[in-house]
Amino acid sequence: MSQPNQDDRQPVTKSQITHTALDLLEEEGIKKLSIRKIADRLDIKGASLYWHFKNKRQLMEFVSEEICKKVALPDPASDWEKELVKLATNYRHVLLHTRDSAVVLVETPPTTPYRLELIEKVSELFKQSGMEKEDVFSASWMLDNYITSFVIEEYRYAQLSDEEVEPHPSDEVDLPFDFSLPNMDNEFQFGLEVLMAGFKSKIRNEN
Amino acid sequence: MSQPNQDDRQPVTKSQITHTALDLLEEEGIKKLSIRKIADRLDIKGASLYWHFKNKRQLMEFVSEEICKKVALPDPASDWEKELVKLATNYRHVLLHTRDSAVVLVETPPTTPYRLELIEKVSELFKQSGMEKEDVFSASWMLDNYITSFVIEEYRYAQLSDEEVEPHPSDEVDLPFDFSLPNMDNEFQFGLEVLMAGFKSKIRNEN
DNA sequence: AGTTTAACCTAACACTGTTAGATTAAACTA
DNA sequence: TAGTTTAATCTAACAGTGTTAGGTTAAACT
Repeated sequence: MSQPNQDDRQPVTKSQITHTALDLLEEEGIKKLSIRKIADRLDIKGASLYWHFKNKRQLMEFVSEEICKKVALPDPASDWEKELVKLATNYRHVLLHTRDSAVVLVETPPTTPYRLELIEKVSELFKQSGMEKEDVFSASWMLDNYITSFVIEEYRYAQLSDEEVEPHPSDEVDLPFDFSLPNMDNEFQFGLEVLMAGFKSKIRNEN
Repeated sequence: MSQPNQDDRQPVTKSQITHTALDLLEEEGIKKLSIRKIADRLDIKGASLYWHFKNKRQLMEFVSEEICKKVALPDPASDWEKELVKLATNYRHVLLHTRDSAVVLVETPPTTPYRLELIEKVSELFKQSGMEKEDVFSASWMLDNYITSFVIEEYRYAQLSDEEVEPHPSDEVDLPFDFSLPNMDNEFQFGLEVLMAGFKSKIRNEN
């Protein structure tokens, strides 16, 4: 009714497309996020998006960048351990807030500026800890990996409660612990503590 | 030429379909693994697979089981730490051997018997370590998560060397370390050591 | 006034997972 | 042996998917 009539509208921007994709991701999840649906919401046709992005993957790289921008950069002057724990917690909350964002991040290589800056800042914290130079990359990578893969599993767990999961028909194995939903905050905390303790052991031991 | 003629052939089995899917996965990767291609190789039509499996996801659960069967069960009588390290190393090699198998595992919930047994055996090792009962699940989950997500990233790294990865056009960030291919064996070893050190710290501290 | 180019369009290609309903042949049952 | 059931496959179609080629429009530049 009160939308812009027919042909008097502005051309869409990369940024608009990216944010529309992000909205749609939030609303319907990654499996239902298609080029045509993104275009629909922008009142253009799917093929037109290929003028702005060379393919869907590239669009998703921009979406990843937008997700990462919500993660606050750590303070390199503050205590490295506290700062890493704070960052990890914040990172997880950001990923939890936008549906399937962790999957998007994993499927997309870190090539965009803010995302790279985040990596840089994390590794600076590790440097500050006195860790061996060649271990800094490994540790940064490992921490990033822990967070994203944790949140992906966290989402999967939430979905498992919805769908009924029928156990395998043939020989049953009784589970070594109850599979009823664990407290994810505690799980994350446990893993984080394990990692930090492990990192600290690396600082002392080598050399 | 010497294939069975027209209609004198045996009905296919779940196991045949599963192994065909596994072969195809190995040859072309997960993105090109489609119901129709699996059926093609079995000389039947795609729709027929839906008599054997209720959907693709269920078929992939069987494929996951087959992959996991290649991982040797640990010896619960042996030293828990050595046994966990051995299992992790073996696990990784199995995942590396079959293309994209780590992705299949992550996309598929552990419902099949051997896979569950593997989880059980791992958590028995953690129990043997003297770890708190409620941490055994967390630790087992974390270790499994580390291995699969590591191999997924390992594959991505390998692919990045093939495709040329153009850096983002706008403001460049100079990388905090050289992005040239790290030695993945070393990376994995580093992470494993961090994890084991972290786990051991959990045993002492929480008493 | 003529040309270029940014930004869209339509139409199509070659796929995808999945379902409904028909068909064949072998196995049971009367 | 005749009739029925059921396992295993088929064809045809639906409703999507990412992507490309090539045409159109309107604004900007020469």
